[in-house]
Amino acid sequence: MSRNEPVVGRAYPRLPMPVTPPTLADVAERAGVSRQTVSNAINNPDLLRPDTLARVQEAIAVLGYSPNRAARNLRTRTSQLIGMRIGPAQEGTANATMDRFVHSLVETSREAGYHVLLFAGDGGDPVVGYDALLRSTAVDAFVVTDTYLGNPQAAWLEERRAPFVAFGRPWDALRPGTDQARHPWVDVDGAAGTELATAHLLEKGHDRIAWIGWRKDSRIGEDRRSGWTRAMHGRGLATTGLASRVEDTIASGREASAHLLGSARPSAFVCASDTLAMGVLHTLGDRGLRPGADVAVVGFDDSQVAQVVPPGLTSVRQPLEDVAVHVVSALEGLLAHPAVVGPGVMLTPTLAVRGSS
Amino acid sequence: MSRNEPVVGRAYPRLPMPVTPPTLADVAERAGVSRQTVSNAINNPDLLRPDTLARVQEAIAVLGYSPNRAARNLRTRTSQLIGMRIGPAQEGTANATMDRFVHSLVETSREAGYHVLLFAGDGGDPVVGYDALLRSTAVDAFVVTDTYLGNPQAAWLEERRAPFVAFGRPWDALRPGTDQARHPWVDVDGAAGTELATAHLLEKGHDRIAWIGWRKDSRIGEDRRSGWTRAMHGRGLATTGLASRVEDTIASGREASAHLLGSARPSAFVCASDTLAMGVLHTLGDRGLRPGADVAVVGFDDSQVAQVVPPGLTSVRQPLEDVAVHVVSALEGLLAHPAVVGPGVMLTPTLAVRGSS
DNA sequence: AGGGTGGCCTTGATCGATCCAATGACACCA
DNA sequence: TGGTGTCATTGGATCGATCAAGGCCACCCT
Repeated sequence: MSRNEPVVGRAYPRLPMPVTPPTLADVAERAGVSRQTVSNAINNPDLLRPDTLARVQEAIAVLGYSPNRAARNLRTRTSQLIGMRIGPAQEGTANATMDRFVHSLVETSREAGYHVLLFAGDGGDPVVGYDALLRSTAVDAFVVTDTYLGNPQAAWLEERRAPFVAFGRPWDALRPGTDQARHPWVDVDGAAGTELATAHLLEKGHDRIAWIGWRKDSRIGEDRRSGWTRAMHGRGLATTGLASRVEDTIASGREASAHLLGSARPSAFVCASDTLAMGVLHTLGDRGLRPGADVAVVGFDDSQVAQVVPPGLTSVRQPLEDVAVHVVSALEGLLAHPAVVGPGVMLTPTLAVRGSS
Repeated sequence: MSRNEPVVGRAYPRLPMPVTPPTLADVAERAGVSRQTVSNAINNPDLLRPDTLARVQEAIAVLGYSPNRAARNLRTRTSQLIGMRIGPAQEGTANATMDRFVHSLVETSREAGYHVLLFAGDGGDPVVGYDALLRSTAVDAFVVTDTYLGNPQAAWLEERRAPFVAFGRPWDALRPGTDQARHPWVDVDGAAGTELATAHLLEKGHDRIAWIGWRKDSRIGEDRRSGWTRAMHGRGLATTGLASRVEDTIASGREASAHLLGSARPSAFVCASDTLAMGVLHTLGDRGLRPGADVAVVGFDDSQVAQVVPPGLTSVRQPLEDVAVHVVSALEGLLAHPAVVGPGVMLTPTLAVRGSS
C-alpha cells in the first residue's frame, strides 16, 4: 500500500481532560444507601422499595452515572460483545452482502443489549483472531459467516466449546451419515431462491431457461443450482445443455452466456450471483439484445449493482435483516442455556423483480 | 420488517462448557514466580532476567494463558476498543464507501492493538450511543465519520472532552473567522479529485465538460464542484450553463444529464457521485450514445457499480486505506498525549480510469 | 411471649489484572 | 565485616462492579 503524502496543518494545545466518571459508591453516598442497593436499583429494581428506588434513580440521573463496563465484565464474566470476523476487503458482491448483514446485526444486537466487535483475520492462520479473543474473554460469543466448504473455524470453535452462531448451514454435518451440527446456525435457502426466480421466468412464458453458476465444488453454488433444476423438472422441462459452471467473475459470466446463446439458445438466464448476471448483461449489450425485452436475466444477492444497472436487474434477495434477528436470538439462547443447542433455522429469500425480466 | 417464517429443526443436548481459563496466578505458580513477574514478562519483558523470562513464557505457552481483558481494562482504565457508529443500512454509494473504510479501519486498528466496536445510532438523539459508551468507559476513543454539515456529534464530543478523530474535515471550523478545530481529523480532498477527473477529460480533448453535483447546501458537494471549476477556468474555459445541482439519485442524474445534453451540449460529464454518473449512463443508453466513445463520464467514489457497469465507469477513488492509517495514528497520538491535538490531515484521491472516458 | 417469616438493605469477599512500595539477592568496594 | 547501589522479585492494595451472607425490622402465628 502506497502511503498518500498528506498535507498537514499545525498542532495546538487542547482543552483539559475529563474528570473521572462517577462510580457506584458515589451514587450510593449521594442517595444515602449502600453500593449494593444502587447495584440492585440498576439490575433488580423490584427488590427496592419504590421510594428508595426513586431516590437512587435521581442520584443516578444527577450524577450521570453509568456502570463501568470493565468492572461489570470482570465480575460477571461477560462482555456484552459479539465478535465477528470480517475478511479482507476484496471487492465483490459477496462482500456487499456481508456489509448489509453487518448493519442488520449491529442494529439487532443493540436491541438485545450487545455490541458488535469487528476483528480482522490474520493473514495466516484463520483461527488466531478467534483464539485471542476467546482466551482473553473479550467477547461473549461469535458470529461466523464464512461457513462454506470445510472451513476450520466452526469445527475449531466447537472443539473449544466456544459459543457461536453460524450464518450458513453446516454443509458437512447435513450430509447423510454425518452427525448433526453441534452449533446453532441460520441460513438462507438458496435453492428456494433460484426456484422462485425460475418459476417467475416460467410464468413470464420462458421455457428455455439457462443456468450460470459456480464450479461444482461450491456447495452453495450446487444448492442454488438445484432450485433451478427443481423448477424446470417440475414443469417437465429438460435442463441438459442449458447449464454452465464457471468462476464468479463478470468475464466468466460473459463468456458462458455468449456460449450458451450460441448453442442452447435460451431466452432467459438464472445466475448464481449478480456478478455472473452482470456478465450476461455485457453479452446482451455486445449483441444488441435488450435485457428484459429480448432476453431475461435474474441474478442473486440483490446487490447495489442490480439496483442501479439499466434497466434494473431482477435478483434474489436474501432476508439479511431476518437472518440477523435469528442469529441474535440464537445467540441469546445459547448464552442463556449453554447446554442446549437450538435448532438450525432456514429462511426463504424473496425476488426483487426489475426490468431485466 | 416482516419476519420470515423459518423452517426449524430439532434441539438436542450439547457438549459440556469450557473450563475457566488460566489466570496470572496459575501461570505464576507453574513458573515458580510471583504474579507481578508474570505481568512484567508480558508488559515489560526486559525487566526480567533472561532465564526467568523463558520460564514464564513457557508456562504461558503451556497453559495457553492470555490476560483477562476485563481485569486489565478495569485496572488500566483502557479498553483497546475504538467505537464507530454506523448509520442505518440505507442503500447507496456513500454506504459502500463507509464499508470499505470500515474494513480498512479494522485492519489498521488490529496492527495498532485495537479492535473496532460498531454501534448503531438510536433512531432519535444521535449522541445517545456515544454518550452511553463514553460514560461506561466502554471504548477508548471514537472515529466519527459523518461530519458533513453541522452535525452535533463533533461539537458534543469536544465538549465532553471525549477522544475522537473525525473522518471528514471540520467544515465549520475551517471557515475564516472561526476557531480551528479542537479535534484531529483526516479527510480526502474532493476538489483535487474532481480537478484530476476534469484534467483527465481535458487531456482527452474534451472542452465542453459538464458538472452534475449536489445541492448548494452540501459542503462536500460544493468542494467537489470547485475542483471542476478550477480545472476549467485554469484552461480558460467557461463553466456557465454547464452545471447542474440535484439530489443524489439516479433519476436526478438522468434528468440533469438529459437536460444538459439538450442545452449546453457537453461532450463529457463529471459527477459528484457514482450514483449521479449512473444516471448519466442511463441517459446515454436512452439516446443510443456510447459512454466513452460518444460522451465521456466520470463518477466519484469508485464504487462496486463503477467497476462492473459496462463499459466501466471512470471514477475518483478515495484512498480509504490511507485514511484509516492516518485516523489510527491520530488516535494513538491522541491517547498517548491527550493534551495536544494533532493537525488535520488532507489526502489526495486518485482516478480509476475505465471505459467511460 | 417467643419464634418464624419475609421484605429491605448492608457488609465483606471476590473477579483478575496492574500499580506501588518494599524486600531480597548479589556484586562491588571501602 | 559492613555499607551501598543495582536489579529482580514480592506482597499488599486497588480498579468498580456483583455475589453471598447476614442484619434489622415489622408483622403474623400458635
